[in-house]
Amino acid sequence: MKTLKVPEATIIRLSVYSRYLTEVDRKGIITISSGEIAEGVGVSPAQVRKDLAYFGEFGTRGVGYNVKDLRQHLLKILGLSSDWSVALVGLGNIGLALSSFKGFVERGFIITSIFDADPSKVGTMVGHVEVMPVEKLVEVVKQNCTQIGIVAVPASEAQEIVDQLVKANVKAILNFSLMVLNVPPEIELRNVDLAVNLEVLTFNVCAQRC
Amino acid sequence: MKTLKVPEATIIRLSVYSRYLTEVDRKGIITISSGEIAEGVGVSPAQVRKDLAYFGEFGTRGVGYNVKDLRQHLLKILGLSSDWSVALVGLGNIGLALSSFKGFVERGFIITSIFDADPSKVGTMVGHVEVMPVEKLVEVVKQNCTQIGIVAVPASEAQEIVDQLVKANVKAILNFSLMVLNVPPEIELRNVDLAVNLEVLTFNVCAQRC
DNA sequence: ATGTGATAGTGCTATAATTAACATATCTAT
DNA sequence: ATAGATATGTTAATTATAGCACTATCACAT
Repeated sequence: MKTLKVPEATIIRLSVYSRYLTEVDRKGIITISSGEIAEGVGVSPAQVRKDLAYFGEFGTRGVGYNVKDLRQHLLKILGLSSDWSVALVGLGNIGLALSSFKGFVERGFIITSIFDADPSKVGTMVGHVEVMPVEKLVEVVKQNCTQIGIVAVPASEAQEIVDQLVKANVKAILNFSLMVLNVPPEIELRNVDLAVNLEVLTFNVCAQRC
Repeated sequence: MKTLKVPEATIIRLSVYSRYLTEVDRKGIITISSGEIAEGVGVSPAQVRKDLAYFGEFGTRGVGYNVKDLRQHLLKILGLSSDWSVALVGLGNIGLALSSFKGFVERGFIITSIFDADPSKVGTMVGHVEVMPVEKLVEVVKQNCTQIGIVAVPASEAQEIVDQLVKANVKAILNFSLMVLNVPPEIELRNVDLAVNLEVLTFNVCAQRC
Protein backbone atom coordinates (compact mmCIF):
# COMPACT_ATOMS: atom_id res chain seq x y z
CA MET A 1 0.00 0.00 0.00
CA LYS A 2 1.35 3.40 -0.93
CA THR A 3 -0.23 5.24 1.96
CA LEU A 4 2.47 4.92 4.58
CA LYS A 5 0.40 5.81 7.59
CA VAL A 6 -3.07 7.18 7.89
CA PRO A 7 -4.12 8.61 11.25
CA GLU A 8 -6.94 6.78 12.92
CA ALA A 9 -8.72 10.09 13.34
CA THR A 10 -8.77 10.33 9.55
CA ILE A 11 -10.35 6.90 9.21
CA ILE A 12 -13.03 7.83 11.70
CA ARG A 13 -13.76 11.02 9.79
CA LEU A 14 -13.86 9.20 6.45
CA SER A 15 -16.50 6.96 7.93
CA VAL A 16 -18.49 9.98 8.99
CA TYR A 17 -18.06 11.66 5.61
CA SER A 18 -19.27 8.58 3.81
CA ARG A 19 -22.40 8.36 5.88
CA TYR A 20 -23.04 12.04 5.38
CA LEU A 21 -22.65 11.57 1.63
CA THR A 22 -25.20 8.76 1.73
CA GLU A 23 -27.62 11.23 3.23
CA VAL A 24 -26.73 13.95 0.71
CA ASP A 25 -27.02 11.50 -2.17
CA ARG A 26 -30.48 10.51 -0.99
CA LYS A 27 -31.50 14.14 -1.41
CA GLY A 28 -30.47 13.94 -5.06
CA ILE A 29 -27.55 16.33 -4.78
CA ILE A 30 -24.93 15.66 -7.46
CA THR A 31 -21.94 17.73 -6.49
CA ILE A 32 -20.56 18.83 -3.15
CA SER A 33 -17.59 20.92 -2.03
CA SER A 34 -15.15 20.23 0.76
CA GLY A 35 -16.65 23.21 2.53
CA GLU A 36 -20.13 21.78 2.41
CA ILE A 37 -18.97 18.41 3.70
CA ALA A 38 -17.08 20.20 6.43
CA GLU A 39 -20.17 22.17 7.37
CA GLY A 40 -22.28 19.04 7.41
CA VAL A 41 -20.09 17.01 9.70
CA GLY A 42 -18.52 19.73 11.80
CA VAL A 43 -14.88 19.88 10.74
CA SER A 44 -12.77 22.32 8.70
CA PRO A 45 -12.73 22.23 4.88
CA ALA A 46 -8.96 21.83 4.92
CA GLN A 47 -9.36 18.79 7.11
CA VAL A 48 -11.70 17.20 4.63
CA ARG A 49 -9.33 17.74 1.73
CA LYS A 50 -6.36 16.60 3.76
CA ASP A 51 -8.12 13.40 4.77
CA LEU A 52 -9.07 12.60 1.20
CA ALA A 53 -5.57 13.40 -0.04
CA TYR A 54 -4.21 10.35 1.78
CA PHE A 55 -5.99 8.18 -0.75
CA GLY A 56 -5.89 10.06 -4.03
CA GLU A 57 -7.62 12.81 -5.94
CA PHE A 58 -11.36 12.47 -6.03
CA GLY A 59 -12.56 15.95 -6.91
CA THR A 60 -12.29 18.44 -9.72
CA ARG A 61 -10.84 21.85 -8.93
CA GLY A 62 -13.20 24.72 -9.15
CA VAL A 63 -16.13 22.33 -8.93
CA GLY A 64 -16.06 19.95 -6.01
CA TYR A 65 -16.74 16.26 -5.60
CA ASN A 66 -19.29 14.07 -7.30
CA VAL A 67 -21.37 12.81 -4.41
CA LYS A 68 -21.98 9.28 -5.66
CA ASP A 69 -18.40 8.86 -6.81
CA LEU A 70 -16.82 10.07 -3.62
CA ARG A 71 -19.17 7.98 -1.54
CA GLN A 72 -18.26 4.86 -3.47
CA HIS A 73 -14.58 5.62 -3.15
CA LEU A 74 -14.87 6.10 0.58
CA LEU A 75 -16.80 2.89 1.06
CA LYS A 76 -14.14 1.07 -0.92
CA ILE A 77 -11.37 2.60 1.19
CA LEU A 78 -13.15 1.60 4.38
CA GLY A 79 -13.49 -1.94 3.11
CA LEU A 80 -17.25 -1.73 2.77
CA SER A 81 -17.64 -2.61 -0.88
CA SER A 82 -18.91 -6.01 0.15
CA ASP A 83 -20.65 -7.36 3.22
CA TRP A 84 -18.89 -8.59 6.33
CA SER A 85 -19.92 -11.61 8.33
CA VAL A 86 -20.01 -10.81 12.03
CA ALA A 87 -20.23 -13.13 15.03
CA LEU A 88 -21.86 -11.74 18.14
CA VAL A 89 -20.86 -13.29 21.44
CA GLY A 90 -22.93 -12.51 24.51
CA LEU A 91 -26.62 -11.79 24.42
CA GLY A 92 -26.98 -9.65 27.51
CA ASN A 93 -28.34 -6.13 27.34
CA ILE A 94 -25.66 -4.81 25.08
CA GLY A 95 -25.52 -7.87 22.89
CA LEU A 96 -29.25 -7.81 22.39
CA ALA A 97 -29.17 -4.15 21.42
CA LEU A 98 -26.36 -4.75 18.95
CA SER A 99 -28.15 -7.72 17.42
CA SER A 100 -30.86 -5.46 16.09
CA PHE A 101 -28.84 -2.33 15.52
CA LYS A 102 -29.82 -0.90 12.15
CA GLY A 103 -26.56 0.98 11.75
CA PHE A 104 -24.68 -2.29 11.27
CA VAL A 105 -26.85 -3.75 8.53
CA GLU A 106 -26.95 -0.44 6.67
CA ARG A 107 -23.19 -0.52 6.35
CA GLY A 108 -22.95 -4.14 5.35
CA PHE A 109 -22.23 -5.79 8.67
CA ILE A 110 -24.30 -8.96 8.81
CA ILE A 111 -24.54 -10.83 12.07
CA THR A 112 -24.37 -14.42 10.89
CA SER A 113 -24.05 -16.12 14.26
CA ILE A 114 -24.85 -15.41 17.89
CA PHE A 115 -23.44 -17.22 20.90
CA ASP A 116 -24.32 -17.22 24.58
CA ALA A 117 -23.32 -19.29 27.57
CA ASP A 118 -26.79 -19.25 29.11
CA PRO A 119 -28.60 -22.51 28.21
CA SER A 120 -31.98 -20.79 28.46
CA LYS A 121 -31.00 -18.47 25.63
CA VAL A 122 -29.50 -21.13 23.40
CA GLY A 123 -31.92 -22.23 20.73
CA THR A 124 -33.98 -19.05 20.76
CA MET A 125 -34.19 -16.98 17.60
CA VAL A 126 -32.89 -13.43 17.32
CA GLY A 127 -34.07 -12.14 14.00
CA HIS A 128 -33.18 -14.92 11.62
CA VAL A 129 -30.30 -16.21 13.68
CA GLU A 130 -30.47 -19.03 16.18
CA VAL A 131 -28.53 -18.53 19.39
CA MET A 132 -25.85 -21.17 19.81
CA PRO A 133 -23.80 -22.33 22.79
CA VAL A 134 -20.32 -20.86 23.04
CA GLU A 135 -18.90 -24.36 22.73
CA LYS A 136 -19.78 -24.26 19.06
CA LEU A 137 -18.12 -20.89 18.48
CA VAL A 138 -14.88 -22.02 16.88
CA GLU A 139 -16.59 -24.54 14.62
CA VAL A 140 -19.35 -22.26 13.39
CA VAL A 141 -17.26 -19.12 12.99
CA LYS A 142 -14.69 -21.07 10.99
CA GLN A 143 -17.36 -22.62 8.82
CA ASN A 144 -18.95 -19.25 8.05
CA CYS A 145 -15.55 -17.69 7.36
CA THR A 146 -16.63 -14.94 9.75
CA GLN A 147 -13.99 -12.25 9.95
CA ILE A 148 -15.31 -10.03 12.71
CA GLY A 149 -16.23 -10.90 16.27
CA ILE A 150 -18.14 -8.69 18.67
CA VAL A 151 -17.55 -9.43 22.33
CA ALA A 152 -20.37 -8.41 24.65
CA VAL A 153 -19.82 -10.79 27.55
CA PRO A 154 -18.94 -10.06 31.20
CA ALA A 155 -15.35 -8.99 31.83
CA SER A 156 -14.53 -12.26 33.54
CA GLU A 157 -15.20 -14.28 30.41
CA ALA A 158 -13.96 -11.85 27.80
CA GLN A 159 -10.40 -13.12 27.42
CA GLU A 160 -11.60 -16.69 27.09
CA ILE A 161 -14.03 -15.71 24.34
CA VAL A 162 -11.42 -13.66 22.53
CA ASP A 163 -9.06 -16.62 22.54
CA GLN A 164 -11.79 -18.70 20.96
CA LEU A 165 -12.43 -16.07 18.30
CA VAL A 166 -8.75 -15.95 17.48
CA LYS A 167 -8.70 -19.72 17.21
CA ALA A 168 -11.60 -19.43 14.80
CA ASN A 169 -9.52 -17.17 12.54
CA VAL A 170 -11.40 -13.91 12.87
CA LYS A 171 -9.43 -10.90 11.67
CA ALA A 172 -10.94 -8.26 13.90
CA ILE A 173 -12.62 -7.98 17.26
CA LEU A 174 -14.83 -5.28 18.71
CA ASN A 175 -14.83 -5.47 22.48
CA PHE A 176 -17.61 -4.07 24.64
CA SER A 177 -16.47 -5.73 27.85
CA LEU A 178 -14.61 -3.64 30.38
CA MET A 179 -11.51 -5.75 30.17
CA VAL A 180 -8.06 -5.22 28.72
CA LEU A 181 -7.66 -8.03 26.23
CA ASN A 182 -4.61 -9.70 24.76
CA VAL A 183 -4.63 -10.73 21.12
CA PRO A 184 -1.92 -11.60 18.61
CA PRO A 185 -0.61 -8.50 16.84
CA GLU A 186 -2.14 -9.40 13.49
CA ILE A 187 -5.65 -9.30 14.95
CA GLU A 188 -7.33 -5.90 14.92
CA LEU A 189 -8.87 -5.04 18.26
CA ARG A 190 -10.98 -2.09 19.31
CA ASN A 191 -12.56 -1.38 22.64
CA VAL A 192 -15.82 0.44 23.13
CA ASP A 193 -16.11 1.76 26.62
CA LEU A 194 -19.47 3.33 27.31
CA ALA A 195 -18.73 4.56 30.82
CA VAL A 196 -15.57 6.31 29.71
CA ASN A 197 -17.61 8.48 27.41
CA LEU A 198 -19.68 9.72 30.29
CA GLU A 199 -16.59 10.32 32.35
CA VAL A 200 -15.03 12.55 29.74
CA LEU A 201 -18.20 14.57 29.98
CA THR A 202 -18.18 14.81 33.75
CA PHE A 203 -14.54 15.79 33.73
CA ASN A 204 -15.28 18.62 31.34
CA VAL A 205 -18.33 19.75 33.27
CA CYS A 206 -16.27 19.90 36.43
CA ALA A 207 -13.38 21.62 34.68
CA GLN A 208 -15.70 24.42 33.60
CA ARG A 209 -16.67 25.15 37.16
CA CYS A 210 -13.45 24.58 39.03
CA MET B 1 -7.56 25.39 37.78
CA LYS B 2 -3.89 25.48 36.99
CA THR B 3 -3.99 22.79 34.32
CA LEU B 4 -4.20 24.86 31.18
CA LYS B 5 -5.16 22.14 28.76
CA VAL B 6 -5.39 18.41 29.25
CA PRO B 7 -5.61 16.23 26.15
CA GLU B 8 -8.82 14.30 25.83
CA ALA B 9 -6.78 11.16 25.31
CA THR B 10 -5.38 11.70 28.78
CA ILE B 11 -8.85 11.93 30.30
CA ILE B 12 -9.85 8.71 28.62
CA ARG B 13 -6.78 6.99 29.97
CA LEU B 14 -7.33 8.35 33.46
CA SER B 15 -10.74 6.77 33.35
CA VAL B 16 -9.21 3.47 32.36
CA TYR B 17 -6.52 3.72 35.03
CA SER B 18 -9.08 4.41 37.69
CA ARG B 19 -11.12 1.38 36.80
CA TYR B 20 -8.02 -0.76 36.69
CA LEU B 21 -7.11 0.52 40.14
CA THR B 22 -10.54 -0.47 41.42
CA GLU B 23 -9.78 -3.97 40.26
CA VAL B 24 -6.30 -3.94 41.78
CA ASP B 25 -7.63 -2.55 45.05
CA ARG B 26 -10.17 -5.35 45.23
CA LYS B 27 -7.29 -7.80 45.19
CA GLY B 28 -5.92 -6.12 48.30
CA ILE B 29 -2.82 -4.69 46.65
CA ILE B 30 -1.56 -1.61 48.49
CA THR B 31 1.08 -0.12 46.21
CA ILE B 32 1.51 -0.04 42.46
CA SER B 33 4.10 1.40 40.08
CA SER B 34 3.53 3.30 36.87
CA GLY B 35 5.00 0.30 35.07
CA GLU B 36 2.47 -2.06 36.56
CA ILE B 37 -0.43 0.23 35.71
CA ALA B 38 0.97 0.57 32.21
CA GLU B 39 1.22 -3.18 31.87
CA GLY B 40 -2.30 -3.62 33.14
CA VAL B 41 -3.97 -1.24 30.75
CA GLY B 42 -1.67 -1.49 27.76
CA VAL B 43 0.17 1.82 27.60
CA SER B 44 3.73 2.95 28.35
CA PRO B 45 4.90 3.76 31.89
CA ALA B 46 5.98 7.22 30.78
CA GLN B 47 2.49 7.82 29.50
CA VAL B 48 1.00 6.97 32.87
CA ARG B 49 3.30 9.35 34.70
CA LYS B 50 2.78 12.10 32.17
CA ASP B 51 -0.97 11.78 32.41
CA LEU B 52 -0.88 11.99 36.18
CA ALA B 53 1.54 14.90 36.10
CA TYR B 54 -1.16 17.12 34.63
CA PHE B 55 -2.93 17.02 37.96
CA GLY B 56 -0.22 16.87 40.60
CA GLU B 57 2.11 14.49 42.36
CA PHE B 58 0.41 11.40 43.65
CA GLY B 59 3.25 8.95 44.11
CA THR B 60 6.40 8.63 46.17
CA ARG B 61 9.68 8.24 44.32
CA GLY B 62 11.33 4.92 44.64
CA VAL B 63 8.07 3.39 45.82
CA GLY B 64 5.13 3.96 43.54
CA TYR B 65 1.52 4.94 44.12
CA ASN B 66 -0.82 4.01 46.90
CA VAL B 67 -3.63 2.22 45.12
CA LYS B 68 -6.54 3.51 47.19
CA ASP B 69 -5.17 7.03 47.23
CA LEU B 70 -4.52 7.28 43.55
CA ARG B 71 -7.89 5.76 42.75
CA GLN B 72 -9.63 8.34 44.91
CA HIS B 73 -7.67 11.15 43.33
CA LEU B 74 -8.55 9.98 39.84
CA LEU B 75 -12.23 9.65 40.66
CA LYS B 76 -12.17 13.16 42.05
CA ILE B 77 -10.44 14.47 38.93
CA LEU B 78 -12.99 12.79 36.71
CA GLY B 79 -15.79 14.33 38.73
CA LEU B 80 -16.93 11.03 40.14
CA SER B 81 -16.70 11.78 43.83
CA SER B 82 -20.46 12.01 43.97
CA ASP B 83 -23.28 10.53 41.90
CA TRP B 84 -24.65 12.05 38.73
CA SER B 85 -28.29 12.13 37.77
CA VAL B 86 -28.78 10.98 34.19
CA ALA B 87 -31.81 11.28 31.93
CA LEU B 88 -32.20 8.63 29.26
CA VAL B 89 -34.19 9.57 26.18
CA GLY B 90 -35.26 6.83 23.81
CA LEU B 91 -36.01 3.30 24.88
CA GLY B 92 -35.23 1.42 21.70
CA ASN B 93 -32.64 -1.31 21.56
CA ILE B 94 -29.77 0.87 22.59
CA GLY B 95 -31.70 2.78 25.19
CA LEU B 96 -32.91 -0.41 26.78
CA ALA B 97 -29.40 -1.79 26.92
CA LEU B 98 -28.09 1.39 28.49
CA SER B 99 -30.87 1.46 31.04
CA SER B 100 -29.56 -1.68 32.68
CA PHE B 101 -25.88 -1.21 31.96
CA LYS B 102 -23.96 -2.08 35.11
CA GLY B 103 -20.96 -0.01 34.08
CA PHE B 104 -22.92 3.20 34.63
CA VAL B 105 -24.17 2.48 38.14
CA GLU B 106 -20.75 1.25 39.24
CA ARG B 107 -19.28 4.62 38.40
CA GLY B 108 -22.02 6.66 39.97
CA PHE B 109 -24.22 7.42 36.99
CA ILE B 110 -27.80 7.00 38.14
CA ILE B 111 -30.53 7.03 35.55
CA THR B 112 -33.22 9.02 37.31
CA SER B 113 -35.64 9.43 34.43
CA ILE B 114 -36.45 7.73 31.15
CA PHE B 115 -38.41 9.19 28.26
CA ASP B 116 -39.90 7.74 25.10
CA ALA B 117 -42.25 8.97 22.43
CA ASP B 118 -44.03 5.62 22.05
CA PRO B 119 -47.26 5.69 24.11
CA SER B 120 -47.14 1.93 24.57
CA LYS B 121 -43.87 2.26 26.44
CA VAL B 122 -44.91 5.20 28.57
CA GLY B 123 -45.96 4.09 32.02
CA THR B 124 -43.99 0.86 31.99
CA MET B 125 -41.29 0.34 34.57
CA VAL B 126 -37.63 -0.08 33.75
CA GLY B 127 -35.91 -1.08 36.94
CA HIS B 128 -37.23 1.43 39.45
CA VAL B 129 -37.91 4.12 36.89
CA GLU B 130 -41.20 4.77 35.17
CA VAL B 131 -41.02 5.63 31.49
CA MET B 132 -42.44 9.09 30.80
CA PRO B 133 -43.58 10.84 27.64
CA VAL B 134 -41.05 13.15 26.04
CA GLU B 135 -43.45 16.03 26.59
CA LYS B 136 -42.55 15.91 30.26
CA LEU B 137 -38.81 15.96 29.62
CA VAL B 138 -38.07 19.60 30.34
CA GLU B 139 -40.20 19.68 33.47
CA VAL B 140 -38.88 16.47 35.02
CA VAL B 141 -35.25 16.96 34.12
CA LYS B 142 -35.34 20.46 35.59
CA GLN B 143 -37.03 19.24 38.73
CA ASN B 144 -34.46 16.47 39.25
CA CYS B 145 -31.59 18.87 38.55
CA THR B 146 -30.36 16.24 36.12
CA GLN B 147 -27.09 17.29 34.58
CA ILE B 148 -26.52 14.61 31.96
CA GLY B 149 -28.74 13.52 29.11
CA ILE B 150 -28.29 10.40 27.02
CA VAL B 151 -29.85 10.55 23.57
CA ALA B 152 -30.76 7.18 22.08
CA VAL B 153 -33.51 8.19 19.67
CA PRO B 154 -33.69 7.93 15.87
CA ALA B 155 -31.57 10.45 13.97
CA SER B 156 -34.62 12.34 12.77
CA GLU B 157 -35.66 13.24 16.29
CA ALA B 158 -32.26 13.72 17.85
CA GLN B 159 -31.89 17.47 17.36
CA GLU B 160 -35.35 18.09 18.78
CA ILE B 161 -34.55 16.06 21.88
CA VAL B 162 -31.22 17.76 22.34
CA ASP B 163 -32.91 21.15 22.20
CA GLN B 164 -35.27 20.02 24.93
CA LEU B 165 -32.41 18.78 27.07
CA VAL B 166 -30.63 22.09 26.67
CA LYS B 167 -33.80 23.88 27.68
CA ALA B 168 -33.91 21.68 30.76
CA ASN B 169 -30.45 22.91 31.76
CA VAL B 170 -28.43 19.73 31.39
CA LYS B 171 -24.70 20.33 31.31
CA ALA B 172 -23.66 17.39 29.16
CA ILE B 173 -25.12 15.15 26.48
CA LEU B 174 -24.06 11.74 25.28
CA ASN B 175 -25.41 11.11 21.81
CA PHE B 176 -25.91 7.64 20.37
CA SER B 177 -27.90 8.77 17.35
CA LEU B 178 -26.14 9.00 14.00
CA MET B 179 -26.74 12.68 13.67
CA VAL B 180 -24.50 15.72 13.84
CA LEU B 181 -26.03 17.80 16.61
CA ASN B 182 -25.87 21.49 17.39
CA VAL B 183 -25.66 22.63 20.99
CA PRO B 184 -24.60 25.85 22.67
CA PRO B 185 -20.85 25.94 23.30
CA GLU B 186 -21.17 25.66 27.07
CA ILE B 187 -22.88 22.27 26.77
CA GLU B 188 -20.57 19.28 26.64
CA LEU B 189 -21.45 16.90 23.83
CA ARG B 190 -20.02 13.54 22.90
CA ASN B 191 -21.04 11.22 20.14
CA VAL B 192 -20.83 7.46 20.30
CA ASP B 193 -20.86 5.92 16.87
CA LEU B 194 -21.01 2.16 16.99
CA ALA B 195 -20.74 1.53 13.26
CA VAL B 196 -17.66 3.71 12.95
CA ASN B 197 -15.85 1.41 15.33
CA LEU B 198 -16.43 -1.54 13.05
CA GLU B 199 -15.35 0.48 10.05
CA VAL B 200 -12.01 1.36 11.58
CA LEU B 201 -11.53 -2.37 11.97
CA THR B 202 -12.46 -3.22 8.41
CA PHE B 203 -10.20 -0.50 7.11
CA ASN B 204 -7.30 -1.95 9.04
CA VAL B 205 -8.09 -5.49 8.00
CA CYS B 206 -8.14 -4.40 4.37
CA ALA B 207 -4.99 -2.32 4.76
CA GLN B 208 -3.11 -5.38 5.98
CA ARG B 209 -3.92 -7.30 2.83
CA CYS B 210 -3.76 -4.62 0.17
C1' DA C 1 -10.59 32.31 -27.26
C1' DT C 2 -10.01 34.41 -23.01
C1' DG C 3 -10.73 36.18 -18.53
C1' DT C 4 -12.90 35.44 -14.03
C1' DG C 5 -14.47 33.02 -10.10
C1' DA C 6 -14.42 29.01 -7.53
C1' DT C 7 -12.46 25.05 -5.39
C1' DA C 8 -9.36 20.96 -5.09
C1' DG C 9 -4.66 19.63 -4.01
C1' DT C 10 -0.31 20.46 -1.53
C1' DG C 11 3.68 22.12 0.87
C1' DC C 12 4.75 24.52 4.97
C1' DT C 13 3.97 26.02 9.61
C1' DA C 14 2.39 25.55 14.10
C1' DT C 15 0.52 22.93 17.53
C1' DA C 16 -0.16 18.84 20.15
C1' DA C 17 0.99 14.43 21.94
C1' DT C 18 3.97 10.69 22.77
C1' DT C 19 8.28 8.77 23.79
C1' DA C 20 12.69 8.89 25.82
C1' DA C 21 16.07 10.47 29.04
C1' DC C 22 17.44 12.32 33.25
C1' DA C 23 17.56 14.15 37.74
C1' DT C 24 15.42 13.69 42.30
C1' DA C 25 13.58 11.38 46.16
C1' DT C 26 12.59 7.26 49.06
C1' DC C 27 13.46 2.84 51.17
C1' DT C 28 16.44 -0.97 52.59
C1' DA C 29 20.34 -3.30 53.93
C1' DT C 30 24.81 -3.28 55.61
C1' DA D 1 25.30 6.71 58.14
C1' DT D 2 25.73 5.53 53.65
C1' DA D 3 25.44 3.19 49.29
C1' DG D 4 22.55 1.08 46.09
C1' DA D 5 18.33 -0.03 44.00
C1' DT D 6 14.05 1.61 42.52
C1' DA D 7 10.52 4.52 40.73
C1' DT D 8 8.68 9.10 40.50
C1' DG D 9 8.43 13.84 38.40
C1' DT D 10 10.11 16.67 34.80
C1' DT D 11 12.50 18.33 30.94
C1' DA D 12 13.86 17.52 26.24
C1' DA D 13 13.33 15.37 21.77
C1' DT D 14 10.72 13.12 18.55
C1' DT D 15 6.75 12.16 16.24
C1' DA D 16 2.15 12.96 14.82
C1' DT D 17 -1.67 15.84 13.73
C1' DA D 18 -4.11 19.81 12.34
C1' DG D 19 -4.33 24.42 10.22
C1' DC D 20 -3.08 27.76 6.87
C1' DA D 21 -1.82 29.76 2.61
C1' DC D 22 -0.65 29.24 -1.84
C1' DT D 23 -0.95 27.08 -6.46
C1' DA D 24 -3.10 24.62 -10.10
C1' DT D 25 -7.08 23.48 -12.49
C1' DC D 26 -11.67 23.54 -14.13
C1' DA D 27 -16.26 25.66 -15.69
C1' DC D 28 -18.63 29.20 -17.41
C1' DA D 29 -19.65 33.59 -19.26
C1' DT D 30 -18.35 37.07 -22.34
